[in-house]
Amino acid sequence: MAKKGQYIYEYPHPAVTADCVIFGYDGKRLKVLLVKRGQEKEASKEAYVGEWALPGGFLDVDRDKTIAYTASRELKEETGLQIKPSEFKEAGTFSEKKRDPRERVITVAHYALVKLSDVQADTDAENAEWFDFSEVPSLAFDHDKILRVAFAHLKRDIHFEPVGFELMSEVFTLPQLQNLYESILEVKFDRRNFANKMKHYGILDEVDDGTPRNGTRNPIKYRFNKENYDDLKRRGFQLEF
Amino acid sequence: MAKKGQYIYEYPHPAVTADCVIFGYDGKRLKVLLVKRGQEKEASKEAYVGEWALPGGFLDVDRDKTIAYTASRELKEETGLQIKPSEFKEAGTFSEKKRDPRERVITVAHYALVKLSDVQADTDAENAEWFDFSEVPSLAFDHDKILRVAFAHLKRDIHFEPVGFELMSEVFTLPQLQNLYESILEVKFDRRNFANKMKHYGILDEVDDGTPRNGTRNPIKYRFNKENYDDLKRRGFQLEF
DNA sequence: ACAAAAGTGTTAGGCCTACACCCATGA
DNA sequence: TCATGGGTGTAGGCCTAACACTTTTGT
Repeated sequence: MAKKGQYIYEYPHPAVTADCVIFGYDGKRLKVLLVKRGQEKEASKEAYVGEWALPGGFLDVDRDKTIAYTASRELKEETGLQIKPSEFKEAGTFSEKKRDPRERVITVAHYALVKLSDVQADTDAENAEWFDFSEVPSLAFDHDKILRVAFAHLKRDIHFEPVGFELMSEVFTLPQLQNLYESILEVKFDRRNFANKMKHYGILDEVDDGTPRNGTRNPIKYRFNKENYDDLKRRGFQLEF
Repeated sequence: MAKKGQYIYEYPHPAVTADCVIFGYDGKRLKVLLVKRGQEKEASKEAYVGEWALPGGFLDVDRDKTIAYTASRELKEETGLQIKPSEFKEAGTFSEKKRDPRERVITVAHYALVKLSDVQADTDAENAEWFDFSEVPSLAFDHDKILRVAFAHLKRDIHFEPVGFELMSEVFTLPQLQNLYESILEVKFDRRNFANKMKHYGILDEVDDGTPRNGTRNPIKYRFNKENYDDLKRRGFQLEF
């Protein structure tokens, strides 16, 4: 963080923050990472103490190359989770005058998708907690709104991008993948049609992990085929659901 | 604009601007509205004098309710064009450290679509000029990049939204509409297929303006049917092209 | 033994694509 | 008269959507 002192401008300037909506998926439910406010040492952050909020914090004007760096840095500081600036997408800017009671603060909402299986251990359980998306409590500031907007972005992205790649664990089952799509799009699909379509795209490789394919109970495991996916994407395609 | 004076903060704050990408369509080509820099009276805006740029300017911390208000206000000031804050969409935040040589300036890129026929008269020709999208000169700051990103958003929006509604003049012909889609999506369509599909959606009403439908030369005129479109949208649909 | 989870294939209908000819106007 | 622009319909193929039964395991 920049040194505390006296910074003087000819015109008023707003403070700028980055907030992070981190989506994960545990094979059953869509999750979001939240932090409890008030644990920070910095005295300037005394608003909404004790409430749940999105991870995030102030742009360091001298050090953060872009606002995405702010998002990355603050996420790491507050939750222990490391996400590269380039892995964030923007969900929009929130700039209502009174959204922060202390001063005019404009926030740039970022979102990212992580494999919960990879990161759960990294997450600093002290301050941070994964919530079911459908059971998120009321949040500090206008973070409820930010969360809704980020989710809407996710819902739109899924038509164009392999959202599964980023959210599913390395190896997964078709029912899990279907459940993820259903969670995000808030609809139900026919099991057979979903399987047909997914297999048709040619982006799933069957994984033989030795567990007996005894009859039909316990699902076949798959892995994404990144090459085929990239191929498809280059030729311009759209996941139809 | 806020009064000039001394504004003191404990930590450095960036300046925040809104920039506007205004798309129009003249029935033949996609257009963008640009301003020539250096005409402003404000001394603080001395960078890139004489170059073309996107309209835009600084957030007025005390008066602008949201950053979209900044976009609306600055657009009006610089080009005479009046667009409501709610009619802007965001294309992203641009925050590279050196994107403005004067100080750290973060800009929120906004874009909007206008009926060129409606607004051409309003546009203040002194400072502002409509350019063919394909012939935009090199722009000040990182505005080239902002323009590309805004266009990419437009290209994506067109799959979900009646971009035509906003860009076409009240009454238009099918070839004009097709040309618009081709300009934005950068592809060519079969004339018959395009017409079939559009008519199928039921969002076009034929307009009988009295000009004789003599044989086939001079095209049939249409108008969008907003009710049918809203209906479709409510039920959730996707324009397939 | 019953409920829950998962695997599998076919058919009908709708949508997309490709394609050719005619007419009128303006040069 | 020739080039240009615009209007129009159909057939084949592909993709989508709808649909039922069997197996296994856990309770």
